[in-house]
Amino acid sequence: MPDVILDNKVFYNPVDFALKKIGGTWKMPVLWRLRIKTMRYSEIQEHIKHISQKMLTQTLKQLEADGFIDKKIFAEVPPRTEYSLTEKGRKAIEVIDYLRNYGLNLMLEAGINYQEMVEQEKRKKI
Amino acid sequence: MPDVILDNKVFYNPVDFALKKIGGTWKMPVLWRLRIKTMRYSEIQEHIKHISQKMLTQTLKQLEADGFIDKKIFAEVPPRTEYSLTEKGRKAIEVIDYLRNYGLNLMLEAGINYQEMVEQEKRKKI
DNA sequence: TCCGCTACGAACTTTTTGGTGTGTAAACTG
DNA sequence: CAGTTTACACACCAAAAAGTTCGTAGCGGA
Repeated sequence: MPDVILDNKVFYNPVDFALKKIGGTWKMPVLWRLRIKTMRYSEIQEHIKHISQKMLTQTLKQLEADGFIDKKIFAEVPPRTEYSLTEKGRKAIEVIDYLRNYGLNLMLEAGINYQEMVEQEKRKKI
Repeated sequence: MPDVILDNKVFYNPVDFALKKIGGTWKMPVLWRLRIKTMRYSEIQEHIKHISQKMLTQTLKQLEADGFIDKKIFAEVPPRTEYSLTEKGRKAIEVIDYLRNYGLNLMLEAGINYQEMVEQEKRKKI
């Protein structure tokens, strides 16, 4: 299997390539929120707990550069930007959904009922 | 979305969980070779160029601990061990195959014909 | 006029991941 | 009886990824 070099990065295989694009800790979580609706920066930040500003900014920038999301800047004060999925981004959602289901199965095998945990979180807030 | 802690590790979401199990640079390449047949340590090493002994050993150990592969040790000298997929490992192959196809599509969009490159590599060796 | 608001940028530190280089058991070979 | 072979372990090192802290533009409101 040959190595592929693009943008000064080495890719060992197609999976590696895919995960350099949508992998890492934050890209999928961000894409996943945007699957429902367009969101502004601060809105995404509220939805994804733990994410730091730096990571969110970096993630959004890369996803935009790679064509997964669109960015709309409103020339207002205080500033406002809105992010939405592109067609490419919507395709990525299918992959994330697939991986998510696999992950849920693995978690069940390990005795973790994730979806039940999500339900409990919701009830706490009410 | 709640955090899950297992084996002293924090998982933010199901995808994260799945990729902690079969992600990283080498786990999928190793599983992918084993999809065809049982292989011994040195055989895997020859198939996956670039992989170091440490990484191969570590990868195999984790995959075994997580139940993706079986290890058979032959009490011989020099030592011989054989690795094969478990049922869980075979399920992972489906996921890898899915991700692989997605990666191939992304590469095509980026103007890289990976499969053609693989063909060329083969011809070189003949 | 001073403050707050939003969406960042830059510098720095920590954590995680991967790589290198060396050592070892133990039987067989010449 | 020294050399070879295989599948590792261990100690150390480099690079990549992520996290923390601080700073900033510029308008509207008190």
